[in-house]
Amino acid sequence: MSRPGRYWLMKSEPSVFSFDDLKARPRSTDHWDGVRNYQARNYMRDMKKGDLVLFYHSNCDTPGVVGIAEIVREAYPDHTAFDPSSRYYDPKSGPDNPRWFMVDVKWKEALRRTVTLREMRGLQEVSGMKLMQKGQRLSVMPVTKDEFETIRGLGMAH
DNA sequence: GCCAACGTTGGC
DNA sequence: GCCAACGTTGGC
Repeated sequence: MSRPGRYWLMKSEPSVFSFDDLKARPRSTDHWDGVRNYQARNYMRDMKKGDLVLFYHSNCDTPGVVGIAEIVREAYPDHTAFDPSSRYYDPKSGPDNPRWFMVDVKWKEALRRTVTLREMRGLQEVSGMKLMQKGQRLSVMPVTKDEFETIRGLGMAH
């Protein structure tokens, strides 16, 4: 049973893992590990192959959306939770009862310019996004098709 | 089940 | 570096 493609926004700190870093990976694909928030996890479990992602740079000089990525593998256990030497280790998650999940994300398209958080706050079409809500800290969140296309359009315009 | 303490996120 | 907002933890 297929469903229409959905749209998401995923945050990453560029000093840790940037959109360019994703592009540089083999097949421009990497697993999105380290999510340790239940709501974000639940969103990741809703992701389907082919869903598109706004790649957002957070905690940096110019926070904003820098590119588009695509979900290429649906949720599977996040093995970093099983590894005591990982910063994402969670002793309550084991291979027999995984608590945390990840997806595989593929670099798809760079925006011609960053669509900044500041700019989005002033735009009625996208100002309702969860991203804009005060105190909202989710690193993975759904966006509507309209929001996705508005932001992509801005980033691709001259 | 309450809630204070703590750690984290992330814009500024 | 600051700090507001939030989620989680754990004592009781």
